[in-house]
Amino acid sequence: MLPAPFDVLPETAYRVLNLDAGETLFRQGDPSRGIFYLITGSVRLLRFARGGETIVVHRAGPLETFAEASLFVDVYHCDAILEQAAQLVELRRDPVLRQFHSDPLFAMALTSRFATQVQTYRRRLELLAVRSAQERVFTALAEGFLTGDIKTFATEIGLSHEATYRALSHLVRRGHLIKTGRGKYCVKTT
Amino acid sequence: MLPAPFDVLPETAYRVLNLDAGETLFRQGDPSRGIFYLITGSVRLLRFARGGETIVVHRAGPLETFAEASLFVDVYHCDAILEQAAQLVELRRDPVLRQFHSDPLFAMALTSRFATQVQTYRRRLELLAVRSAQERVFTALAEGFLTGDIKTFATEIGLSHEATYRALSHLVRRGHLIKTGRGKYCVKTT
DNA sequence: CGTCACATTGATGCCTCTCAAAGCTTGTGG
DNA sequence: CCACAAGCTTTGAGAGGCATCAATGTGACG
Repeated sequence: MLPAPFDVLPETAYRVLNLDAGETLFRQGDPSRGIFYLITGSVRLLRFARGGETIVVHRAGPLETFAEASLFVDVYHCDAILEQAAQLVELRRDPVLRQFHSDPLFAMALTSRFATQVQTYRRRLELLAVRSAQERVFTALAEGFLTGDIKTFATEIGLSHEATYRALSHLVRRGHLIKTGRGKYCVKTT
Repeated sequence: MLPAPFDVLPETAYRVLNLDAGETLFRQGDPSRGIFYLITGSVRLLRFARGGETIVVHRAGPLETFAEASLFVDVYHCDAILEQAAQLVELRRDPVLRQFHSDPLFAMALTSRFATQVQTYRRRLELLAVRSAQERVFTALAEGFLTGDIKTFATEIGLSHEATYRALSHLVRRGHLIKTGRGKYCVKTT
């Protein structure tokens, strides 16, 4: 049920929560209880600017963790509001930290997970820096971002799905890509 | 000289390198020697698509670390080429891992650093999802992304510096921002 | 006082978003 | 087995906004 590396945690280290859309998971300034793993649904992490404007810091979706840094700081730095009803796991801070100190393998795995995420996000940021839709789509494809359907893919790379479809067919016409099926493409090997 | 948490490492754990533009730091498939901290200059991390195209995975600048995940995997997964001549620190893998295992505070600090970076990158990704230049600039400002000059700021938030300047003056005119000096702005408190 | 890099504003063109509509697939229920 | 619905795929037309090129202003520093 829990993804690695959290699967080694004892049952007392976490609990499953079922929350409805609109409910508040935590608020900015609350003492941090732990980090969260989302099974289904979605959560928005919000901060508030001094002018009163709401700023979306992050939108967490299924199978993602969030509020990781709360392990190492004492209070949450943003609000977490349920966007859709969700089932999620609260990984309690103290047991996780205890595991971190007593189990070097867990510590390594956790750190490795974060380090890998850092690199993944850097890749996505570099991807979004590519201005041309065609080039961006090609790069994203070559980097393996296309896992589900095209619309999801389009959102992930910051393009409208129409622009993505057009870029895809251009790339096929130009011979850079091969269409292998409905919504399936692969990079042409020279 | 080294930033936290690396400042606790013994002198034998790292060495300083001076490299010229165009030199190769490591190649994809090379056994991983460690992670790097860039003092000055810049490094491009590259992967190669099957069609032979070069893909920029990341561009590291001064005071950044990169190749963090190499601590936990055996080989590098991309090439590192010097974009500009650079002075950098190679943090050797084995001593760092040894410190990680023997020094819980170091382990925590390292993990905390990665977790914080994850959140920073998520914020930037969410920021880049904002289409309107004005809204993006405002959000970025409210989130404290403006630290250095405007051109750097513009690059970080994925806009041309001209568009950024225009958005800034619009926001000032509309009363959302206050110009506090040449290239200095702050969010208006209501 | 001259140079350099940043800051600022103007004009133009292109690219992508947006709205719209029509094929195509798949799944569901009668 | 067929009909229909729903959602993805694909293509079209139009408009707006940002990138780009260009030029000038301005502050810092030697």
